[in-house]
Amino acid sequence: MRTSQYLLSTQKETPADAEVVSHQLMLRAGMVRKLASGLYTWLPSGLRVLNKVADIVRQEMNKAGAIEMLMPVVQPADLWQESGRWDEYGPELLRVKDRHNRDFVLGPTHEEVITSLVKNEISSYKQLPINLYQIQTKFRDEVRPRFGIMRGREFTMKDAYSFHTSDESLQQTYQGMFQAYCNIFERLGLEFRPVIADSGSIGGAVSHEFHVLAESGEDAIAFSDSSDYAANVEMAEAIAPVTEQVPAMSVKTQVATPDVKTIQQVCSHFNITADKTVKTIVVLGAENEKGQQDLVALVLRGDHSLNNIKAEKLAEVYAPLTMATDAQILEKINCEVGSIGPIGLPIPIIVDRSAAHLTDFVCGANETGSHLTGVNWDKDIADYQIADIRNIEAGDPSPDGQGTIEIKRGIEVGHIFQLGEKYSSAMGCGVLNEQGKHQILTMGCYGIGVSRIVAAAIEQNHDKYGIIWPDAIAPFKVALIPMNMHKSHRIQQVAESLYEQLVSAGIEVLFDDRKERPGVMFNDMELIGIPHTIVIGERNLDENKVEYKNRRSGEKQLVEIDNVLSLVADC
RNA sequence: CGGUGAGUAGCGCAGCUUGGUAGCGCACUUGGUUUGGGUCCAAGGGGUCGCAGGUUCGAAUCCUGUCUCACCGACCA
Repeated sequence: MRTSQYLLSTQKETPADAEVVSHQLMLRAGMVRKLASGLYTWLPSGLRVLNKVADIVRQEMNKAGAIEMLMPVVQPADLWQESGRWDEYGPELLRVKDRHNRDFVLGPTHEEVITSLVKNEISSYKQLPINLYQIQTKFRDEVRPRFGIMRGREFTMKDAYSFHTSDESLQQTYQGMFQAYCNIFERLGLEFRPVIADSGSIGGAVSHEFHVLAESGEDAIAFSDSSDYAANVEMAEAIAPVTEQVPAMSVKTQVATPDVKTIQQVCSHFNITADKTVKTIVVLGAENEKGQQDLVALVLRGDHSLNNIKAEKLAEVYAPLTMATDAQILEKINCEVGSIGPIGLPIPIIVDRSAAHLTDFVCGANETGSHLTGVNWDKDIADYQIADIRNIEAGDPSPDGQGTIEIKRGIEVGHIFQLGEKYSSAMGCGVLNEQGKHQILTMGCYGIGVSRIVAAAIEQNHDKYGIIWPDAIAPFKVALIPMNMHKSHRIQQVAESLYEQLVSAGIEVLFDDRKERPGVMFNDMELIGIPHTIVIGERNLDENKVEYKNRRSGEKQLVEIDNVLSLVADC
């Protein structure tokens, strides 16, 4: 490809609304342009990268025995009503009507369509297991699209769905996908980690996320420093402290604490650290048979934070997690927020494992402007239960018993689930089994954010000059930069000849044949992130040499013209 | 959904307080100059100042409404 005949669209200045590096560089390098919030046009060089990522995904999926197909973006509402997600899915599901006033949705995912297809097409256990996938545009009307391609509303996703007559078969395919995902991210040249995840609203039991590690990641991941353990902090189990419980020494004492409301204030008032205090959070309880809601108290150590997802899963707690209002608290407990504590509460009390490990701690007295010191479980509070309701933190013991937890940030680029029968039973998707009986199928589902991978790769691979593509997904492998070609026939000849050689060797080369100054060309090629550069200049031509430069290492070397092709081909 | 801020040329911005019909840098066009890391000089083209309404002799500027976009928040006892 010649730059003079290409749409480079590079820019010097960063558009003001680009926040993260990948977004800035994708705009500057001319990969994408924004059309509206969360909607982007892929320009030629961006599309090249996107297609490369998709190709690698496709190859590895095929290798793992999955079969490619393609489903519509627009889906009829009745499928979604059948699965129940028409009501479950919130405003993130974009609903549209056609000219006959029939309801449709823009597919944020394709469980309904595939399940309905398999229900009709597959009728015998002999046809199973089967794993079908597509690489398709998805639409999710995100609350807050941001970070450019990273969290757009329209995006490219690879989604695969497997169908089985037994859990063993599902396990097997799930393992196969787990391995295929590792292969994919390996080939893409990204630093990644599979982590244990929450299965979220899609449902199902077992689930892993694949994260590309990057500072700007939206998810926090808990790692063990001495084992393979890795889990999303949403999920990571916070185990009870492994240290011996300190024997209780004190007797509870009520202390007047006007204007002491936060844990910070409690600490400075009593001159203690937050891990000697307890905070009591009041949330709405689950509805009883009559549909009435009581309140529930969640007790955490002062320095810990509540994990909403864990709390929501408790039978006693209303989901989604909802904080009680000040008025509700005043009515039920007769005390202001800021002085609540577990002693004498008229509502169920759930205590985090770490908080339950404390002795002689400080907490609110359930009397406005008053706290208690020297409080101890069992002695002072009889009726409570213990659960894991906090976020794991750096320095905590790893839940697998090996090592200590470290927290890093990651970008979720893949997610695999064992779905079970959620969709197949709702939609009656089954086959006749060996006994000739109708059997509902069990499902797995496996997603990869193809477009997000492009952004994630940049987050992980860039410097102050621009993008540094891993070879596997670079838009071009080689940049050919002639110096002042318009003034030198010799340079033009060598450049044209090298270009031709590279092209016929099947190497993707971007030949910068613009009448530009060298600095402009260098800067553009570095911004775009082409891994290998060949510079042709008068100086070196006298010795029949050209310069090779590696984008990542910055290493330069002079190479005989005749050796350039093999050097680049071997990279 | 809540909070904050912003919409002026393709991009980055000034002008608005104190109303008088729009400017700078980059990019673009032409000519010259320069040529191993974003040359320099000159001459050009390009904007219904987000949209609608109002005040006024006169509105980018003041008022009202509306749309769009961005950032922050949705962890607090």
